[in-house]
Amino acid sequence: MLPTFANPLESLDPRQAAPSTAEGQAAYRLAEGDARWVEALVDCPGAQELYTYQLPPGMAIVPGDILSVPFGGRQLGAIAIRLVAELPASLNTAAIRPVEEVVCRSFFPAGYWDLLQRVAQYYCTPLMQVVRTALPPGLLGRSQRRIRLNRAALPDAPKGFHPAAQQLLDKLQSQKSGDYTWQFLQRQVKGARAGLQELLARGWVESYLEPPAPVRPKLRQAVTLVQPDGADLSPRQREVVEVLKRSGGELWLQDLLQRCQVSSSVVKGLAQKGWVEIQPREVLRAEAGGFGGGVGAEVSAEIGAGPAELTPDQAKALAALTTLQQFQPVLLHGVTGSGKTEVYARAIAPVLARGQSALVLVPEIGLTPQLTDRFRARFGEAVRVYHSALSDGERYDTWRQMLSGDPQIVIGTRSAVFAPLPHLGLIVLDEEHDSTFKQDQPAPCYHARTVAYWRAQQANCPLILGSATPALDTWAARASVPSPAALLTLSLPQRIHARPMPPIEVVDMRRELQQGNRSIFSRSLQAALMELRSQRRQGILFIHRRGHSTFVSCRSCGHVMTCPHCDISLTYHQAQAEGYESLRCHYCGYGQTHPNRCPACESPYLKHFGSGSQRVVQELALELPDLRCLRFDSDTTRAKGSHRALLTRFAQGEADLLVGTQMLTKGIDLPQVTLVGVVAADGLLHLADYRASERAFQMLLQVAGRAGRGREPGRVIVQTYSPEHPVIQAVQEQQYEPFAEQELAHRQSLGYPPYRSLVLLRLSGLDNAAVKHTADLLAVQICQQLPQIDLLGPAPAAIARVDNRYRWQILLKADTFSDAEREMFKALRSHVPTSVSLTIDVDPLNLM
DNA sequence: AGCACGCCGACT
DNA sequence: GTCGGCGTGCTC
Repeated sequence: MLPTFANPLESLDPRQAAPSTAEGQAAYRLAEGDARWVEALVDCPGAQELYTYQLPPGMAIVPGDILSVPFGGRQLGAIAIRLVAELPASLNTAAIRPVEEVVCRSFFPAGYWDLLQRVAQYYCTPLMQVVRTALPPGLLGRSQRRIRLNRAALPDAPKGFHPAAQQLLDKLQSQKSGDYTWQFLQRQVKGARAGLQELLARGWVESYLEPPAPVRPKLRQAVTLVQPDGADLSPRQREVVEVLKRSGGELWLQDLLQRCQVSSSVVKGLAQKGWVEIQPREVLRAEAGGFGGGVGAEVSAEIGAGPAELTPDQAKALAALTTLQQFQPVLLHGVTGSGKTEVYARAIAPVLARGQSALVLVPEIGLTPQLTDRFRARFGEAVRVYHSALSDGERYDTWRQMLSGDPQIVIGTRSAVFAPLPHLGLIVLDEEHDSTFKQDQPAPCYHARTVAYWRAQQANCPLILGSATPALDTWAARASVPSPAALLTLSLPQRIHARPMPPIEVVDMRRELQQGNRSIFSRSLQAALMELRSQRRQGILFIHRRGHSTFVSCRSCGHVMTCPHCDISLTYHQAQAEGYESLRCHYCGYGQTHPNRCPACESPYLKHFGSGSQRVVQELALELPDLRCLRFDSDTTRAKGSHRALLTRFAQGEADLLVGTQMLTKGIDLPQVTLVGVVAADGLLHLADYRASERAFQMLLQVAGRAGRGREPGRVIVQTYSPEHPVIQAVQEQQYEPFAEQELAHRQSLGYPPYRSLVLLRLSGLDNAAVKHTADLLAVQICQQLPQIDLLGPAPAAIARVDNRYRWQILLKADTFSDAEREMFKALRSHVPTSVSLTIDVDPLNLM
């Protein structure tokens, strides 16, 4: 079943969509003169097809405009898709309601819809869902029903007959404005509907619709000089004209008045005589602070050093990159510390000079302040940051700014791949192996790397994928023979300043135990940690888990403390100050106090196992009391900006050791770090996932890469109970290629990506039987309709219950999935009852 | 998503 | 008998 529209916005061109002159408007009206209706995509789940609305006389609408339309009892955001002169026979004119208003015009660059369409198609998602992830939030506003007290009609001591009516009254009266959203009241009061009916009947309250308040441009009066000089001007007027001329012929009215110390009547007079024009113009709100603190310079001493001389490898890579003017995917495979960022920056400079823009995608903005700082220092105002932490208004403005077409660099996370840059000259995906580029929570489950590939193709520009440890999918796509669209590989095998890679020492922890060392730190690591202090150097300690220990179990009966809402063991935490012990679920956030006795057998011997970051810090305090530690994990960096604060404190020498989890692997450049320790590599190695080896290898090599980036050489100590594991061997040798080849061969033999494709159907719901039943039903449907697809399952998910929702999944495997097959997956939704939710994850990375 | 209509169990 | 529970369906 194909969508009802083949290519909704073929003609979407901002120049056409935004006729700025009267002639443009006229030409447009002429072309679309017969259109009396507009078909729109309405922002409402369950209503994915197009809806037809009446075009009110005098309202000019162009495909791509954002509209506000009546839908049922409310007003919703919608996107104009096409104008029609004829009404489909199935609709009668009387039933058609008019468009409420045009909220926003020309919001998309040319070709943008093809991209969204492609994403929707490939990821089996309704187009509207993709639009929602791409657009700045709040733009597709919806009206809200609100209830307000009618104080004038209210008796002195109002008594409702209905208990719910009474409760509603109490709620409303408790607030000064006596006004709540209906949604809120419904959640607060049970039987709210009946209660409301009574109150409405008595006239004590009224129900009203608050129209959607979309983010709108901020307008200011701008004054433009039309005629630069002339006679018959008053002295004041002449002064104003002079100031304008000196400022390039344009100023904000407010600024102009202040500079000339005149009243607006002077400028108005000039406008009347036709010397200047006063027009309302959009002013783009400046991005909120937080990046201008200059902290980065402290974090990395090398930023301030100015454009460094390129290494021969960097120069070679750059030379290759600058010759590319067309679509070309490139893998920049550079070891940690080889200066990939410098190559990006130099590749971007000519793009800007040509008047084009560049898009730089990073895994997490908060974790890469250094890249942002560096680009800011180099390119100044042309750098724009686009990510989810911006306020709606800022996102809207940044969006507008991008549409302006001015050459700029947009640095952003996953969703910035949808940044509407009209003249894209280059896309960079830094740390391309990072799995945060894949969205797996709400649909569309897109991978920014895949979408970036399409965008680059469409913009006919190069795409640079940078990594020290490329994703195996990327590695497998390398071209043995160069061809226009095949992946070109450029490598940086050396660190900058010819700094050596740190040697990696693997410590067999079984041996340590045999030799009587029962500490979680090997003697080698202990010695290295002790040296840090005496040699005034810094180290990083990597732990796989946050919290204190991985799980708590009873020594007497073996009972394991588990989350009551999820099938997962609870993690032990200890609040440092009070020594308050708690157990927390890392999936749903559930927390409880640590029981004194085993809930199963009453034994007092409840013990925690494994070592989380919290426990490691405690152990360190016991064993090496002189060492100053900072904990860096999602427990300690939850607050906004605390990543940066912690890193700054560390960089300023407040601590000798940074103890942390995954976050430490992501592009932190701390030149003074000489030692990297991995407490237990084993937690990474034994995950039940076809990508476990790849992930473990990448993570270990990335942390190892944090050592020895400065003048002092580094060293890495990896502790493990399975030193013979192939991943550990490969990490020790620090050779990406042999590992990749071996792992790819393995994948090929098992029929896993990138050799075959996967689609994961994730089902969940409160009623286990209903979820399982639905899963079985879908499996049967697929087997019957698409027998050529390999189907695994249905099976309970690795964690069968999260937040009280039971989870089942079906894994589909095929060489490739056709468009027809994808449509069929989409259609499966009709077999899913409302009590069960289905997520279609195309190319899943997380099979848990 | 809301807000309809429409069908079954505990009250006057 | 009715009120009020919430399960299914539609919104141009």
